[in-house]
Amino acid sequence: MQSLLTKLSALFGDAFEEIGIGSSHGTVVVSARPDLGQFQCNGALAAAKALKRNPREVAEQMLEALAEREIFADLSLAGPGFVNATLTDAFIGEWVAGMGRDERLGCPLVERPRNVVVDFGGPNVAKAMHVGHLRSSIIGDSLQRVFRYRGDVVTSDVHLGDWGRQMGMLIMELKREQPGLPYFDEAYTGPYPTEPPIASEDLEALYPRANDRCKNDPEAMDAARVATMELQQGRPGYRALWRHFVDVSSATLKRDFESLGVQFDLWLGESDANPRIPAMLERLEGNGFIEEDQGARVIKLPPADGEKEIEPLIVVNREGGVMYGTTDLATLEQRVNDLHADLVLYVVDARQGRHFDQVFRAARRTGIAGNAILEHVAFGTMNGPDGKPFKTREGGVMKLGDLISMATVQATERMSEAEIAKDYPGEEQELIARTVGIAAVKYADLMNHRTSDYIFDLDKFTRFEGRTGAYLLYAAVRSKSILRKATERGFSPGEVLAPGDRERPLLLQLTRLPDAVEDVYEKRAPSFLCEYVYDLAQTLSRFLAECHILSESDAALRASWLGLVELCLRQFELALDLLGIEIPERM
RNA sequence: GCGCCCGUAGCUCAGUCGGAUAGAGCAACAGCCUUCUAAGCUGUGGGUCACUGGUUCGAAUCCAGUCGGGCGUGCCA
Repeated sequence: MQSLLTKLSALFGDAFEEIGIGSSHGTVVVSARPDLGQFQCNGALAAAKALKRNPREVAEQMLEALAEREIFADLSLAGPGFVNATLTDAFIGEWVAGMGRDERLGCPLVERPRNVVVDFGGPNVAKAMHVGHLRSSIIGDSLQRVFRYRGDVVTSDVHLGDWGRQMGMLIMELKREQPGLPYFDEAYTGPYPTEPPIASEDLEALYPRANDRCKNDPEAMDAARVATMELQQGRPGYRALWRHFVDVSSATLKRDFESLGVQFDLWLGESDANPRIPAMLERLEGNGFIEEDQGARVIKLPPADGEKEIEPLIVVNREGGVMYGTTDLATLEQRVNDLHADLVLYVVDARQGRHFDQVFRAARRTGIAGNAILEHVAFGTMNGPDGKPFKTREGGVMKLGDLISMATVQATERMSEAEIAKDYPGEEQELIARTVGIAAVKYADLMNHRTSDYIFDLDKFTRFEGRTGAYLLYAAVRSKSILRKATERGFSPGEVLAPGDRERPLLLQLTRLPDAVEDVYEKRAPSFLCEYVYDLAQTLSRFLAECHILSESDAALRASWLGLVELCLRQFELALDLLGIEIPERM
């Protein structure tokens, strides 16, 4: 099944084609002037401009050539050449009923599935996952769900930051604090302990100390750099210690991702590309792509058509260590060769734009990218209520786990104020509060267009009025509740009938889901689905305020209304699932 | 210096490959619970779309410049 707008656009496109004008002018959109029609087509204006003709004449001709006129209750020309269209209620009813019969609710699959890799630019080992990692997790997760739903073959990779200089910094810091450990003894030949020398919380505390020291002490930084290089080249003690760091850290990260409901197909890291690096560098050297520049080995990036000048990508630094760009190239090589990636999405902070520009150009120039399309799915910064990068009241970064607890606490408070769910068992209340809290945080993040910075204001997100996650869950849960009560009374949902004035807005709203999913897919921006699902919730709430379903005596009408509610619920379930948001049974 | 992003209602933001009267949430004000969850619904007020010029039948949207803000700028990731 195709979307209604696609169908209408094709219809108008054919009419333009019929009169010798490109079908692309047939694009139909939801009307900006609902008083004049439900849909509009502005193609005649653009076409007339290109052809230097009178737009009204073009529009008139096009309308004469239009097929399937019987589905329109009104077709009219307005202003300089706008075409306004209103569908018959019979057609709208039949269309929505058709969506209901479709398992996919009218959302088409892609024609040619692609192999898509989603790179989450994962959190760094040894750093607790904090609110700054929310965006890539939440946006990337929604994107992987949407791409999969459209029929692509998706491989998501958390892609841990487990290989950079921070590892060398940690190794040296631990050496300073516990020099007696065997990992630092080059003469040590025995097996290394299986138990990690450091617990997760200690590791998290170690990193800031290491970071501070290296920032203020160039010698410490040099030592870290050397240690990093030695780690990369395989020094056994460092490798063993590094393994502990990764394992200890991963356990915490896995727990955090699980509580967010985010899953990955691959739990790889930068280190996994390491084995491929020597051969890759050798080949690139052999092909003449690598040059010496101020002691480093670099790939120069001469601008192609329309590109700006950009600095070369450093692949080997003057200590002989590899950089994260090198790692990215090797990782990409693996994704292209082994996963046959057609499209690679890097869901990473916008501030790394220049880095990806360099890596992508290097990958294309050297042929590593093959035919794969590389995209930096950039997102903006999350700021605190003061407009500056988000910090806790104490000035530190807030851990993800603490954030979820706070959201849960606020949800609990709000529920008790409103006397919501007060008769439910305590356990269920807790579960609802947690679900609502996480939904509040996720929706607040996803509803902003990904490229814009946004202000993280937990009080606002958990206020639960207006455009919030809780409002959506509330609407979804209400529809569940109505359907449940209907069943108790022996009523069941029936075929959706042609709408009257009360139902029409809801039916028209329901037709738009496939376009919202398509927008998310094409623009890699979940905010379009957020907007859709909010509009649906609001339209449904209005409908429910006007039409009292269970007290309706006309059985056919009641069944149709229940059919509508059921379809709304299925749309909520699909849309919220694609956003990674869970719906409670009741609340 | 150079590069990227941004400036829309009191606040937070949509809308930007040109289209009709610039939208939403919050906040403010006025209504609606003996009926399926009032975390809801209805209504009112609120705008030099940073500024200046240009292209166009038509500009928040495109182009040039100005002002203001954020971010990034070779050996971290």
